[in-house]
Amino acid sequence: MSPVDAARPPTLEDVAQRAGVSRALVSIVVRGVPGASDATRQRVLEIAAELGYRPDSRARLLAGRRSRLIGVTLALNHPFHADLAEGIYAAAEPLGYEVVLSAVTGQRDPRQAIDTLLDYRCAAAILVGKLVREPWLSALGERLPVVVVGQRARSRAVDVIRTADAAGMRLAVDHLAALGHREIVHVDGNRGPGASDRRNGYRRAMRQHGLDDDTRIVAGGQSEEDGAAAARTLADEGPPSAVLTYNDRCAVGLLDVFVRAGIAVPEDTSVVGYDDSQVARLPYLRLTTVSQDAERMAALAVERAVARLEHEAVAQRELVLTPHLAVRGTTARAHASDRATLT
Amino acid sequence: MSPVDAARPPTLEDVAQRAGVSRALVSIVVRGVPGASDATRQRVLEIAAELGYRPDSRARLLAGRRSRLIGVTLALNHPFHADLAEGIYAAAEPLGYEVVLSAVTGQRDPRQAIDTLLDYRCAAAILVGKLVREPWLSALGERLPVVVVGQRARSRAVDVIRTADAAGMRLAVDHLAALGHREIVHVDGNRGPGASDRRNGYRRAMRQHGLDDDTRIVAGGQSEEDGAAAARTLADEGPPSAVLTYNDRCAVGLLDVFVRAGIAVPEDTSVVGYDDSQVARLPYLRLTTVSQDAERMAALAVERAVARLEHEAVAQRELVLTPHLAVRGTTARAHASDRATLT
DNA sequence: GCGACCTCCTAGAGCGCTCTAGTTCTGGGA
DNA sequence: TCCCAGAACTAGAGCGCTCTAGGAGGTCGC
Repeated sequence: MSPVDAARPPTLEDVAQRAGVSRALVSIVVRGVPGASDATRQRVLEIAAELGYRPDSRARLLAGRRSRLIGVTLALNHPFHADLAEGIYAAAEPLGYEVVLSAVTGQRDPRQAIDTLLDYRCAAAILVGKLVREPWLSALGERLPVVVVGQRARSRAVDVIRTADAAGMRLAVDHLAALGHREIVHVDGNRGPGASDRRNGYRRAMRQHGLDDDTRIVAGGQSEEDGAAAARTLADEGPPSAVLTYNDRCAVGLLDVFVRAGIAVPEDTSVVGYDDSQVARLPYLRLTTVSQDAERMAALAVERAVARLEHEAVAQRELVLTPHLAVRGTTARAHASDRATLT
Repeated sequence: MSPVDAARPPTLEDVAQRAGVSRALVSIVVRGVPGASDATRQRVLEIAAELGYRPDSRARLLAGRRSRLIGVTLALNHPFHADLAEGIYAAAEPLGYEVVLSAVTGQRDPRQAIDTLLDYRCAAAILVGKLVREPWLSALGERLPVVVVGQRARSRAVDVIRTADAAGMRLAVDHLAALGHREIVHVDGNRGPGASDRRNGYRRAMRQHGLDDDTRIVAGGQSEEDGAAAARTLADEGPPSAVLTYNDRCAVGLLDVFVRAGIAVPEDTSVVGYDDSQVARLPYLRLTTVSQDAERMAALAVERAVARLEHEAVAQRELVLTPHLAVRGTTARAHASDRATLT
């Protein structure tokens, strides 16, 4: 062994030799599966710790019949995705699954992100955010268990964990209407995940409140700048009584422009976001928002992926959670001029 | 083969059989190394494409003498980290290295993040953001090439790619002083990466401008909320002529509170951030900021890691880049009341 | 006293690749 | 004619693990 090799991390073999047992036994012990006496178990564990043994993921993944690896695609600049990732890590570990992240960025499209996961021979994939297009998504779903989080997916080959977006919008509109707002504008998410559901939910909720004539959708998008752009339009023509945005990032941009334009929130205009991501909870923002409960969605996504892997029966392809409203500081009673007759 | 196994992805063996050549030859072809005729090369490539063959990363990593995997630790809610990650992906691919991300979150400390990378037997690690504590950092550096990005690291066992933070602060102070500002406050980064360098750089720059008496440091931190908290303090006592924050996130929180408090930026107060992350470039913010050039830092980090892996000589352990100032919309001439005699 | 059946443990194949050490097959040069 | 260099290709070991099949040794029932 050259001095370089000397630094080679210890292997099962090393532990086995030192303990005077077979490799297989050590494997049994470190995996924590039955088949070893308590005495041996303890002794092997001690020696492993002493040598600083850590199983080689590559080898483990390669050798195992079923790989215990869950791949996740996500965007890195999206607070809601960060929340989901944290939840996925937390949920996967206790079940004995590893997690590998693959980022979708401006230069790295969803296909590349997924291909990377496939190259690791992930047992299952959880897709957050931007999805791969249709022929591919179904093909992917045929190959391995796929869970799409946070949006609908037409493909019958994949599972979906999402929030009832229409219901979420309804909660928001109910809340605003109860505060006396009539002129409630929706800054939409264009073609973003769930955007059309939210748009439709908004329309329906407005109708149910008899606010058809006040229904108004302004083009938005997924980023702060999209919210800001919409805000400029709205500010120019005199702000509406309330605004409901596609997501929190959008609300942040909108808020900023409003405040600069001298439009006080919530005094002049109420604003409601969507996602309840970390930013919404920032004490200086205190954004009222529709909460998606990222932690729960993450846990369910992992649970579902694992269920598929372990061939458990799965009742329904799609799991739709009920959102709730996190009422914070950006909504207040409407001005008398806009106040509706409360129903 | 059961129907489930039938879906098993094609292996080298499959391609080899179909092409009527040996596994080794296919390996040579797909790796693009010399040792096959052009005719065979093309034929094998065609068959591989036809079968949808993709090399198994696990096996490839396991079998190769040197693993071609670069591990990266980062935070998911940090726009600057997202920029770095994007740059790392972009730089690693052309060099034939794979990248695996490991997130540091509230529940997942840097040690866990690094352990995961180690379990994959990464050939090298690039550490962004929160670092592991000292005995471990050096130990890690002994095991494999480690590049710390964006902050100093005392350990002699690791490489460092960072920006001259003191110089960055100097640029910012120079810029503000040239605009006539005297009362320039620094909202610091507490114990964040590079925070003390920036603090010291600020102090020195102020002194050099003869502004010792105007030197003032307000406790801050790394997040928007930290900036917001500092802003509340400052707003209460009447805002200073200019504020220089630890990073962009901090500036964002500060700006928000300022604007709400009726403090116009840049009319009443100028604000300078640090990092030049995605948020700084948002058209509605147009934050003047010290630019760290994430793309270049990322490229250098990868380059350095690869150099170490390939045993190339490395001139110096630490590579310190010169920052530049991205002047945007949050800085302007000082009010007459604060204006200094221009030097 | 013998098979049945535990529990604890081991041998060895195999996961899909890379890499070293060949072997075979050309085509020149003497 | 023979030899040899170089190009093209192959055999087979080995990376560090998991897992199946099976062995050793003890206990129990009849």
